[in-house]
Amino acid sequence: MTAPLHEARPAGPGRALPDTQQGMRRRNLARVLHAVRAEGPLSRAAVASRIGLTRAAVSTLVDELIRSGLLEELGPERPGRVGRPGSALALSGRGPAGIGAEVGVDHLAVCAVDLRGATRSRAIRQGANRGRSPEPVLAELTELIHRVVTEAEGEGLWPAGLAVAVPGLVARDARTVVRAPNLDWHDTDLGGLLPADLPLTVDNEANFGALAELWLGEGTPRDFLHVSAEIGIGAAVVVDGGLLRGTRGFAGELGHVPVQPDGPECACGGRGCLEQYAGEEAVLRAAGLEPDEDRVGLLAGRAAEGDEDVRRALRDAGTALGVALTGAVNLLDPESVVLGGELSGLAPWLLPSLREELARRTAGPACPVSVSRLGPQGPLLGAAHSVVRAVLDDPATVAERA
Amino acid sequence: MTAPLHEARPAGPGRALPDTQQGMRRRNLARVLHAVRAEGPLSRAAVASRIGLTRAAVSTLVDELIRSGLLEELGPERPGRVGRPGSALALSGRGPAGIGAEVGVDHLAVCAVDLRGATRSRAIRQGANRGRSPEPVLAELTELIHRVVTEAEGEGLWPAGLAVAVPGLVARDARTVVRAPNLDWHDTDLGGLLPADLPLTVDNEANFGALAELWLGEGTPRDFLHVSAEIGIGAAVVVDGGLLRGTRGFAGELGHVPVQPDGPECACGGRGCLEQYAGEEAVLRAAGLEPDEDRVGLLAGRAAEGDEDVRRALRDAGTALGVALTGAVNLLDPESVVLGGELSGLAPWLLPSLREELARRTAGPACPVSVSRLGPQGPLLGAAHSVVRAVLDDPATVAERA
DNA sequence: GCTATTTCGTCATGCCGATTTACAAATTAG
DNA sequence: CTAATTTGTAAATCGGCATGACGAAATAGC
Repeated sequence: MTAPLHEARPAGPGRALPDTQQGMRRRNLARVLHAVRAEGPLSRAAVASRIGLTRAAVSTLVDELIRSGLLEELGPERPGRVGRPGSALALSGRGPAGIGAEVGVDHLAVCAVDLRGATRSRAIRQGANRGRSPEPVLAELTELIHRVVTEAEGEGLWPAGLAVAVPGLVARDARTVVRAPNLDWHDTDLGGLLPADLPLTVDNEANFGALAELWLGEGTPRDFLHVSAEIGIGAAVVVDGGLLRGTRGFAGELGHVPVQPDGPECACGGRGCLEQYAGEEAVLRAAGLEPDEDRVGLLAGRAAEGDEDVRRALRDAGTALGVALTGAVNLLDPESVVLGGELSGLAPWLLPSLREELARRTAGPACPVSVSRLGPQGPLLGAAHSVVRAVLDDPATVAERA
Repeated sequence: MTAPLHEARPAGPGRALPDTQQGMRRRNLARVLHAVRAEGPLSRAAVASRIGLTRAAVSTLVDELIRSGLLEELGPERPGRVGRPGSALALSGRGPAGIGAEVGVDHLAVCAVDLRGATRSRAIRQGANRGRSPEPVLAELTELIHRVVTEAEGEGLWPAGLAVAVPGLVARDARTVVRAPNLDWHDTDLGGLLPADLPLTVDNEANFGALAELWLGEGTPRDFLHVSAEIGIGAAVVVDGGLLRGTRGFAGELGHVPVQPDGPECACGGRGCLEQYAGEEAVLRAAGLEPDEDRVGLLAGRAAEGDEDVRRALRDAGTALGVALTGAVNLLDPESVVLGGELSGLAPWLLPSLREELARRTAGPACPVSVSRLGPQGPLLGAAHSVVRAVLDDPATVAERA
């Protein structure tokens, strides 16, 4: 559980387990849980037919999962058909919980999600974190975590792990923040600064946002591109239901894709990177506004009021995004592109020009672009759910504790 | 075996097998073969320690593989250490063979590769295929295939499958050529036009080239970007040892990544696509040359002679490639970029400006760019080896035949 | 209402595959 | 020449799923 929860190729339940009989057992435990998760309350017989095992085998698997506190027996199903009614099984609402946390530029947030995917407890603290050193910020976060964990425990849950979303690049060890420009953190190992009694995973907030979209979005495909923006512009590439992380964990740096090879210089060393046309600062400047606390809110407000300068700036940003996404779509052939995170609030003014640019540059039908329903909540939910998924993917690891 | 051999997520041996005891057995057979393939002749005990099974279990697996004709017993190892020497096992040189075929713009080629990876037979026919209809071309190809198969059979091999590399987009059914502009083929199902007694897989020659690089290149990582060019410019994205194909199978269209958003119009509908700066036709035009039969040879020849116009054209093409690759590298964070196919012949004149552009636009160390050793042979070898890999990945499917 | 039918969950049994344990064979170390 | 080490195989055991049979709980038909 200390290992990264979702590698580039997680795919099915517990794919990394050894090919031995115990490994098979563990994979089948996971398959039972996933079947119940995906298709609501299910009888043993129904599970058996979905996952291709016999009723007898499923019976023993279910027994073990009930003993571990991961499954619950809801009692006999209401019979509509002929035959003895089955006994409905559901994921437990009193078992392990995933603790998700988010370090935002101007807020901290924590939540607890149970196996069923329901959020059972949450805590938020507003307050600017830009430039503060990691220690006090994470001390505050730890306090919120304790509060949420205590509340969850009051409801019969126990914390199975902690996942933290940060606005920056995270090394593949899933503990070290390589750089988070908005916080001004560099090469910070969060391991020692957070509760040590919980298995910890740290990841980029764009990645967690994409996972939330994958797991919670309606009709989200298994191959898509998730674009989000804070100050930088990040994308997460989801391939066959798993995140593509890249060798160093730096995949998805859409913000530094060149859109005008001889455009203005960028801090990355290049010229004409997307960030200089569609990044928050660039858009504010183009709209003739000063940087402000709640920049996205400001832009959305002005655009809604009909401010032509702001609308033009957002249209131009959408066009630049369209150019960069054309490249990405050509390279990856995703099923769709989803705008998430803070970007989703500005979508009404970005989307038309973005779609137009993408369609213009595509032969045949253009890749559909949609807006995340989750919006700014994505990263926090994705973090909490990643812990839950890890449990569902290998229930054996937590079974002993319960 | 009719299914595509290498899905986006093939990864380890036979990952798609069911989680039942038979599936486990099949996966373990594959693991034995892969261990022997990767580490030369190995004793049963050595295999056991590599793959984490007991000697007894490996013994029964090896027995089965020897009976199937996939493994051979080489006899006792020369003892250097204390203890009874093991009996060396090697992949059979007289078992199944992978038949690879290539439809090029001006040649046809076929080869047979045995389990050990050795090419055991080959046939080539020069001759322009541009504009010829599929039937006569594939009739010729079929004749070459029969010749190669016959020769391979003479050496005790039997054909396990046929993989065909074509210069164009192939649908995910791995049989239909959606469009091959250089041949002027559109929506052609190759299924009926090739020997029906062999399981068939058709794929883009860039994809097969990338797989060849992955399997045969020295020190090739499991995450890289393979760039190749015929008339168009294609890239294959390899993630964790598997090809990323995209939803429709169209991933890797590097040629239509925008590098100058308001550059000249492209046939794809966009403007300033890479193909207009680094495509073969564009480079020839920029160098003031006429299209010719062997275009790459022509360019390489002139550049070697010191023709300044040609060298400048290639330098500029390298720069454009550098811009497009900057975007791709930022998005995917691959471990390296490999120039393959016909491009490798022009590499000496493309690389300097390409590397310079990539480094200039990258903060920190730039992604290393190398040149394929396989060059134009990649696609054919990749095709043949893909059949061999399919056998190694699930030996049970062919065991019955042998 | 009564019986036949259908489906569910479980048990006893059997099979398959890997592990464990034991042992003979083949080599080196002393 | 003996002890130690390693290999390969055979016999017994164990874990895990499949098979087949059975009681339980519902519907369908009379």
